[in-house]
Amino acid sequence: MLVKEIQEQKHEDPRITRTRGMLTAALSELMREKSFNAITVREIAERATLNRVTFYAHFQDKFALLEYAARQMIRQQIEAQLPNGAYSDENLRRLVLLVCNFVSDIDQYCPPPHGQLEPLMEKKIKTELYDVMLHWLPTSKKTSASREQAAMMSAWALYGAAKQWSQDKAQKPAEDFVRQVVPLIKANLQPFVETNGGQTAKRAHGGGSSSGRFVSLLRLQHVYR
Amino acid sequence: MLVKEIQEQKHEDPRITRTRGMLTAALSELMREKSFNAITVREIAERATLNRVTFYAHFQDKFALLEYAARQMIRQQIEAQLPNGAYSDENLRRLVLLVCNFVSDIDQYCPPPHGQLEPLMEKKIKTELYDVMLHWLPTSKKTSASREQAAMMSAWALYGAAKQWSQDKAQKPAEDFVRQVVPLIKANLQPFVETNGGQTAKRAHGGGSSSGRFVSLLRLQHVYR
DNA sequence: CGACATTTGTAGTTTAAGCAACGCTCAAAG
DNA sequence: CTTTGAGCGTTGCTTAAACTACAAATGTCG
Repeated sequence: MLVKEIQEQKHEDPRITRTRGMLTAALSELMREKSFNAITVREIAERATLNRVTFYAHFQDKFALLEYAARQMIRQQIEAQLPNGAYSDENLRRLVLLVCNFVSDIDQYCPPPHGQLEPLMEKKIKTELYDVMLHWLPTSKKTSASREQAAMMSAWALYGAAKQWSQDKAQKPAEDFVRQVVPLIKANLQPFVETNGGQTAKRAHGGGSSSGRFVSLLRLQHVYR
Repeated sequence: MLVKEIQEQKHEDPRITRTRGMLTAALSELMREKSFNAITVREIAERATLNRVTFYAHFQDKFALLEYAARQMIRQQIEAQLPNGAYSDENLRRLVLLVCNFVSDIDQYCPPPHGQLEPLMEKKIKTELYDVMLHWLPTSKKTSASREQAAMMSAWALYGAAKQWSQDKAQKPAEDFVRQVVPLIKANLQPFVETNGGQTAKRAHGGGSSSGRFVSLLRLQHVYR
């Protein structure tokens, strides 16, 4: 039976969580080795030590998995890097850096051709960014109509900037780029958000560059611990 | 039903392989964090994202798991480090080094008290060493009676040496120690084995020290790939 | 000592994952 | 052109793993 449709909300059974985690991990491994187009369902299942049929019990096809995987990866990164959901200058800085690394990793490590890959990833990333930023903006102030718009604009702007930076050959250090972009994004959020100067947070443990991005997903199953 | 007893030989179902792999991985993770005594079955199962009941479907208790895990770890190391099963001076050298690192890791990283841990590990290691060395010795030459004896003596000697080296405070570099021990072991095997001077093998990819020993088990499930 | 919490094993039932096998499409090789 | 093979998507049946729940053992503290 179609497991997915029945539950959809509650991931009750740990087997489901685990299986999806392994599929995501397998896909991200493979995406470093070959073009997404060239990856088959059989390969994914094999790499995940799962039966091919099990794959279809969870996802319609490899694109559905990619969507799911992308969302998980982004969320996992966001959750790991941003100490709390609230806005702070520091969190904005981290978010920009995170997106930069993410986009850059895709460009660097995923062998072309990126047929449907790029637009799909782009959409997912922007969706998540929108979500985060919407949470940053309080409902109370101003006309609540433009709240969504501000979040949307900021999300697109951020992604666009990161994309451009990633493709730029003369890539300046990410840190520099971030310092340059943050104020521009902040301008979009300005009217809504209290400009608390950053809460002198301690270093995020994840640290510098894009280190364990995909690989980190292998541990994703442990969330329910 | 008792899965284990029915199969015992053929690990047909990948779920079995995977589950045991995850349990081993979980145990080796935990053994770095706390004393083996202090580890509970519940913890192991949780860390492995498995139900506690599933644990008991595979192992009687945590000691049974430890035995299984130890064997797997050692075999995995041996298989990874020794290019082929046959004897060569180079393989002997690697085997000694391997045992040194293994024993040393246990002493270093596994928090005491080592109640039943040490003798159990010792037994398992020696058993595997005996197996390897027995394969090295041809059946044909001399009286085949003493073949087993030679293997046994060599295994014990090797383990003893490694253990002593590991506990020695003024630990000399492993490489030096290996060079010192190899001839002594070789003397035991001498009568049986052709002294081929080492086949100028390329570096083992595993490389230097005890790097990914326990952690490497996380990938153990992929064997059947 | 007794009360309380945790761990340990062991049922019975439900559910997800494995497997073999099928028909389908499509593209490369004969 | 036909044949072969690879991948896709689906089906029915089997089996391993999840869940609930319980009884016994083992701590652990006042």
